[in-house]
Amino acid sequence: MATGLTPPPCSHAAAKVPVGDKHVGFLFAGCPELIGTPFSYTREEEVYGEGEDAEFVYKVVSGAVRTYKVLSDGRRQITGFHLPGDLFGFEQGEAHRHTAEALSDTKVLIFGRRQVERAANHRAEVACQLWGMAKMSLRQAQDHMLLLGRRSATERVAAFLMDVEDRLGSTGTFDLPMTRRDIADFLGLTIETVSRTMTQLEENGALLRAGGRQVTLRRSHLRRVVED
Amino acid sequence: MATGLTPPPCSHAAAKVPVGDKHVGFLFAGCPELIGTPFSYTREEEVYGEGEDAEFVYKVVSGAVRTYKVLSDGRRQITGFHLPGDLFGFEQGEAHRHTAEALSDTKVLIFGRRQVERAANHRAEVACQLWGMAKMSLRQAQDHMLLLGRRSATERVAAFLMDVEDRLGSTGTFDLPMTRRDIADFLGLTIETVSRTMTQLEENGALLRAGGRQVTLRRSHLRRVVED
DNA sequence: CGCAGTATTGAGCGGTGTCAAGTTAGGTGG
DNA sequence: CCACCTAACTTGACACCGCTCAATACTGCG
Repeated sequence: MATGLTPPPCSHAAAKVPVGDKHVGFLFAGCPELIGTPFSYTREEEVYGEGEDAEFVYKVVSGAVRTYKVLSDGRRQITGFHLPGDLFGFEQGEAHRHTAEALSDTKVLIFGRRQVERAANHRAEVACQLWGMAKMSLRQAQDHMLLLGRRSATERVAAFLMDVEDRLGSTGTFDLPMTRRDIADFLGLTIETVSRTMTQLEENGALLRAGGRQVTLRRSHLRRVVED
Repeated sequence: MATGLTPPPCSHAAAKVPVGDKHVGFLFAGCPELIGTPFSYTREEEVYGEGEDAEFVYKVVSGAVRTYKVLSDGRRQITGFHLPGDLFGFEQGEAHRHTAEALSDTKVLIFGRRQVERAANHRAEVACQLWGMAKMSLRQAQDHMLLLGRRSATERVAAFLMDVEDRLGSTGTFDLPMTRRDIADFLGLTIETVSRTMTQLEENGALLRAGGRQVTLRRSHLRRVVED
């Protein structure tokens, strides 16, 4: 399928990459020339820092990673959480424009950026896959802009919880892989507001909590909160 | 340069597309098989709507376009303004996930999405250019997330004004191509806050205004406002 | 000159942020 | 296994930034 003469349109090819599929060491399916090197990070360890040369790109195998930007006075915006199956570390340009850190002990596959670019230059199909992934990330970013610009704290938290559950593939009860601070810095809120909002959602019967991180979502209630 | 056997890495190729260059009808430099059809829209005219089949992609020749998302209750988030030289209309998937409208009378070049995708499938270089453009858009989106999530109204407006001036290639005095409502919906504010903030910036000597849309920026002052 | 759309200004309110205690959870050593 | 300790989380009181509602002024165009 990978080397067919008439591959499907780029967007289709990218859409077919199954979420969570590990591709046993490959960057994506049907690309055996791009084999990643396994690597591990411990909790809170930096994967790369803003301004560093973008030498590698990464695929999460287990654990979770946050990428963020900071202002000089410490205000932080997390632009994405990267869960198993996700790729991160692609940049427009030579240098990383984010910092990336492991949320918990995390295993990744590392791919040389140069190698990936070389493969993209030689094989249109690879470039199309990468294009599709970038468009996917862009779509997520645009959805998040709507959330940051126009949604209330309650809507943000509710949408976030449903999104994380979806991406973890969880059904029912699960543990949030990030702290309140991380959630707050992703949603453009403070930890206090996140905490209060979750309490309020629990009071409204939209979720159950146990032990800080563990939550059980009542999707029907939460969907009503988010509306649209 | 375009068809060399050892093209530069994708990111380089994309970075070399000069901002504002019209490429005389081409989607981008060195891609003569993708010739756009000129088309015009009048002020406030819809280019495409959310949910519509994504049949074309667009390159702005003159004028300006906004792309946005709306919630069911009317809250709107503009995710981007597209000025001469900019491309828009690429989607991850078959359907548009935004609405696009002309801010003023606008000329564009239209390219068939299928054709573009076919070209990308056949020529790695084309796909790399498209990948690079998507990464560029993603970078802008991520910067905007930081603005929406973590910056004050004053910082947002100041950063916005400098950005528009940069992109218009203006030096000194220029006319904002969009209304206060558009600015507000881009910055995640209300029109009143945008208006008040601009008044305040003028009082602080960070800019001069004339006739509603016309502004003259004092970049040194504005940079101090944004800080980082 | 008049009209309609656009922008500004003002007063008051409310949702989030800030600051400050408490409380809980989870890990470590006795 | 428990006591302790620290980090994470929750809760409360209050302040403030930006929103809402309302009135006024401007601008561009017929």
